[in-house]
Amino acid sequence: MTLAENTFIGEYNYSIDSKGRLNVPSRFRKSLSKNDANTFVITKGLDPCIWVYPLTEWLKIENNLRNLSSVKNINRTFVRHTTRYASSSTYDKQGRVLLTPSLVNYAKIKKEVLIIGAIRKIEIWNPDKLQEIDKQNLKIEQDAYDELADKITL
Amino acid sequence: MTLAENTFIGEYNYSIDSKGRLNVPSRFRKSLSKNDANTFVITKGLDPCIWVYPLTEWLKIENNLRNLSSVKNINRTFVRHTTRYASSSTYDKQGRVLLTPSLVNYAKIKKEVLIIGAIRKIEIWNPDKLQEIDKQNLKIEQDAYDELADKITL
DNA sequence: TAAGATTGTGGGTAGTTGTGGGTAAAATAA
DNA sequence: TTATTTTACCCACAACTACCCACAATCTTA
Repeated sequence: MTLAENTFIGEYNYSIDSKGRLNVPSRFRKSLSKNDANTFVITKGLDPCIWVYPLTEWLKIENNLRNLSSVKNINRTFVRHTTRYASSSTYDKQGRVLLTPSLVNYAKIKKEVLIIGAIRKIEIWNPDKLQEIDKQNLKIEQDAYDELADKITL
Repeated sequence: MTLAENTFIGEYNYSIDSKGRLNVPSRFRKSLSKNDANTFVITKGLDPCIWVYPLTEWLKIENNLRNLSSVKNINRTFVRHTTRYASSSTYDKQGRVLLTPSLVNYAKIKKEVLIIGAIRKIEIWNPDKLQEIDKQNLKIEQDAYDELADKITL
């Protein structure tokens, strides 16, 4: 099976070890391009989860940020918010990346995690948290969901 | 490690020692180009924080300033404010730079600092001060923020 | 089916990193 | 010049990180 490069789908139940390391599913690692140099950029998600980008995907974001002039106040705020929680991590010989305690804490992750492929990035969730958030969202945003249906053909 | 040179992301809780020295995170030092010669230019931020540029990035700024005509009043003010607080500092064998008391005072920094990678530069904050400023900014400019977030695909 | 390779998880260890402080060289002031 | 302050280099050490080896469970392949 061959998917496009740096494209992630599927979900995996993995666990974080005592040193804060998380194995990146083998399928995901294989999908990386050569330019990614076995490196991910790990950061805070907009939901209470952790986002993991392949390096080259992150570099696209960096380039957008680089062109925002710091003379504008809102640009400074935006750049700061986007970068401060991010850190790059090359996975070890076993295929694991290191998660920082602050991100683990933000996502309310204990030991068991749900790893989800979200096309351009990977999401790491506390399974219980995701279920909770999912319920809320569908209840609140049914209208917006219907609107999306017009744009995307399933 | 991020592949692009002179690009900074992530945040670090460090402290200033009794001699006014601040360790530059190892990751940031590694990201410097050879031309930077272990040298940073340290100056006042537009927010109440300290900005730290790699030497080569600062030289680009100098070039931009060079092209601002001194006929316009706002240009003179801008150039003056950007340059008067700047000074270069090579880090010592332990990777520390010396912060001047006037800058430390400007940023209301005591001992604990938050070091933030903001792509082209490094920001040094009093953690409490940042939290305060952050709240203000988002309250005032939420719309502008959302607009930016819409343009840059995360 | 059986052998081999791959994968997720655990843990030991050597090297790196952040921080503190002593001391000599350099800069500044008297 | 001499005296005083400032700066940079050196050593030290605890905490952290990256690398290595190990092993059981699963998947692949002949």
